[in-house]
Amino acid sequence: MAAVKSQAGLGAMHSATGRKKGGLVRHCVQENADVQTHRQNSILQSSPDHGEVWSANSERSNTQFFLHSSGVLPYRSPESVEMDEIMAAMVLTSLASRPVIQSPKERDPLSYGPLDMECGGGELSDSGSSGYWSWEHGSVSPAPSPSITETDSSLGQLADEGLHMELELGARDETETRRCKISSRGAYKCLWPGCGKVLTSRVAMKRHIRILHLGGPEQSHREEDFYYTEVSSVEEGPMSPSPSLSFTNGPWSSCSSTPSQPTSREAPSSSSTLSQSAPCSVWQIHTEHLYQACAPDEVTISPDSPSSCDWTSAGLQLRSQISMSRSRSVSVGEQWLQLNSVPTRSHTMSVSPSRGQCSIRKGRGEAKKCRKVYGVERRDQWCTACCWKKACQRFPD
DNA sequence: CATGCCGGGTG
DNA sequence: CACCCGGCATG
Repeated sequence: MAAVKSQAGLGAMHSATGRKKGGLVRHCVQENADVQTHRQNSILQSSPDHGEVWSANSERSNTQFFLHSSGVLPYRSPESVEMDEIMAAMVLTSLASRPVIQSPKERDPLSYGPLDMECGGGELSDSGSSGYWSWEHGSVSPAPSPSITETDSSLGQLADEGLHMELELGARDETETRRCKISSRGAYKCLWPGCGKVLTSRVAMKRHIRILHLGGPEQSHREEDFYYTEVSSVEEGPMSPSPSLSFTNGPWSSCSSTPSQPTSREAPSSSSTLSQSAPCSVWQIHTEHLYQACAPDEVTISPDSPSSCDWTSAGLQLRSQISMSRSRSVSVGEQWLQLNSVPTRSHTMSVSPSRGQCSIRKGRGEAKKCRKVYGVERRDQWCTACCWKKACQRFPD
């Protein structure tokens, strides 16, 4: 792998030697110089007098560091390279990451910020101890395209990107792909009351909830799904709500405080009613836990518990506001939602658009129907649904 | 028992 | 689709 990298680096260097002052070319040169000095380093270590060279270079390593980062000096001392490796190794070990193939010498010390974010997105949060990185951090580069954000981040990262574009390393691609996936998929936010922790790994979030909130790893491995939600990468932190930035909303409190905030994902036909009655996070929770809403062990429907049926129907109503036969359900559901604007167990929000498991009849509504209003003798004045023994359309619950 | 309406049948 | 009705659940 190192040989491939060196070859590619030298090839890129050849193509860039004629124009050292350019913007992107400069970074290529810089990175190639990095590779070159690495080769020098390996050569020097095999030579008997490498100690003198190191001592001679050591006192100006700081200056070289600065010059190198500004792209002026086209080579680095072996010690700085070693420092890179040490620091990268420290970061990697501290992150306790899974064995991601990633050469530390590709990294410049200036790019540790993005490195932190990347690894935190992957596995740092897995430790559960220091996995929190707020969206203030994420808002620096929340875009799915890493090249754009890294352009803004640092020169070193840019060099990294340039190298990546030139080398097409397999492992590097894997890392980049993972980063893209992470940054595009967003993070996972703990919905436990008063927690609001944002982690970037589903496994980490489950572990966090299981250990910190559910009382130990021996707890159910399914229950923690209810206590977190996937949030979009454009979401802001819990401390700085700015609803205009995101359509997947932040904490429940901010949602309930601005209930009629227009969002771009609401169904156009029913947005007014929905946005005023339902907590906004229903949307993201729905998208997160939709897969388990119909699971037989998650939503247990017994024939004598119409409330569970109301729940699933309420979710359906929140999405499409079918105002005919299910409107009774939506009223119940909305009442519950309003009473539980600060949820303690968000799994009650797990909804299913499917009616397959929800064929149990609801309780009789309070509203008088056509039969009661007009009587059987004036059946011709009933609504057609009542005439057909269907759910009344004229007096829906 | 009255009522509401689901599910299914028919044209 | 519209229309109708058996049958069930509920109060």
